[in-house]
Amino acid sequence: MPKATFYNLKEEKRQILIDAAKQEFSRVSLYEASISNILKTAGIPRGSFYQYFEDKEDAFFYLLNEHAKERHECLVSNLKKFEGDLFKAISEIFRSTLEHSEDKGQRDFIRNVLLNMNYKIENTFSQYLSEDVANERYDDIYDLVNAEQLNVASRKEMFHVMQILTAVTFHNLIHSVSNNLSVSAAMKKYETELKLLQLGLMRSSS
Amino acid sequence: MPKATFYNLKEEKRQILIDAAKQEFSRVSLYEASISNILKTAGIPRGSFYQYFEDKEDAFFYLLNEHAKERHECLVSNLKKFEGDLFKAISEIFRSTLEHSEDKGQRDFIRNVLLNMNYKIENTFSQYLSEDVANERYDDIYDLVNAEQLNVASRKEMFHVMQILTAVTFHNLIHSVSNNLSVSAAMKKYETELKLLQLGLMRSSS
DNA sequence: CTTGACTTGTGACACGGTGTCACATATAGT
DNA sequence: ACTATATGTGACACCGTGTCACAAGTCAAG
Repeated sequence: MPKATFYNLKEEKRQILIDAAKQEFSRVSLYEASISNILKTAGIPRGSFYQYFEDKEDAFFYLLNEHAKERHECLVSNLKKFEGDLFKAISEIFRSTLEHSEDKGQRDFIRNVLLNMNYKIENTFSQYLSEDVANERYDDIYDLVNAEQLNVASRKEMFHVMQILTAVTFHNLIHSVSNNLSVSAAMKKYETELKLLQLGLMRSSS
Repeated sequence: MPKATFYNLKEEKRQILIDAAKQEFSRVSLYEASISNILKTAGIPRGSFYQYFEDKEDAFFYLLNEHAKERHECLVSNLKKFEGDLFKAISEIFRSTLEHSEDKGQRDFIRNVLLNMNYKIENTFSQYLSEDVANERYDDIYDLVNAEQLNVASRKEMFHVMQILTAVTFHNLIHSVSNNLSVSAAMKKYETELKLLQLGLMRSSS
């Protein structure tokens, strides 16, 4: 987490830092990124950076978390919009993430995040879906989902549904970006797989 | 890919290098690993390393690919053993990977690989399952799978089944390792989700 | 206003890792 | 023995990191 000094910064200066960091993390992945470049872009001395952040990761995960919050809001509002239809809501999130990742500016940041996704990064996104934490946002989602629609008997089972959807959704996002699929090609693949998920991978014994 | 000089090396010396590299990549992730440590352990001079490998990544992916080959053989033999039952076969792979990752030596390498899994690493594992490549191994798998069992009409659709299973399996592996689940707890979660996948996430309209 | 306590800014520096290169050494064919 | 080709070697230049001692601000109490 950023240090207190970071939050004490004047709005304007903080934004300059954020922009500089985002620019560097858009250029390359977290591991290739260099603090030196952020300093150069932001025009601040080396020591200052370490007043605000623990290290490179700290800055990166700050940015990522801000992003994840927005995505979470997006999911909540989609669930409302589609009256609890989890599949429609998540499919919209998928599309908007892909489209989002075509905007200049945002684009390369999300690309780099997806291409270097690991469990720590994924957790930053899906932390609001984990069951154990005393997590208000967890309830946000679960209350909104129309559970009637789902093949689950309990709240606990719904957790597994979320896990599966998370896994497949991220997998598709990453696949789309790393193979430069067009938005429509990506959607087609994703929706095919969602359909399979809904109906089941196994042939119903008839 | 390692350079020709690496393959020309005497068996014994090559093994020393491999062991040293594996040791370093077991200590920390690819990005934290240092070539210097490998040199020290293997007792070779700096210049030599660059005779054999392009860089750190090159050595890492060489090791990983060797590992992936073994896993692939394992999947093939499981498919034969279970007479084409994809779910049983993949579930066995899951278990053996987890158990494998309890052995001393292998253990930390696999742990680090899983904890730092990204699309490039995942592709190293699942390259044999991709549909487009002119890939004998692709056929290996697909011919062995009992498609009758599956809710697919074509070979093309089976690709999506594999994609989903890959996504969910890796997701569970990573989750198990990062949360230090016991093998049995991990199996329980994984099999619950496999069951859900088989039957479908959606309640059959009755 | 000034003194002192605390917070924030600064950049030179030591450290450690990387990849290269000129040179040394080995190997094999003639 | 001679030459060509492959391999071994480690000093070196380069770059990024995180720290630290010191400078500069801020602010409240006397």
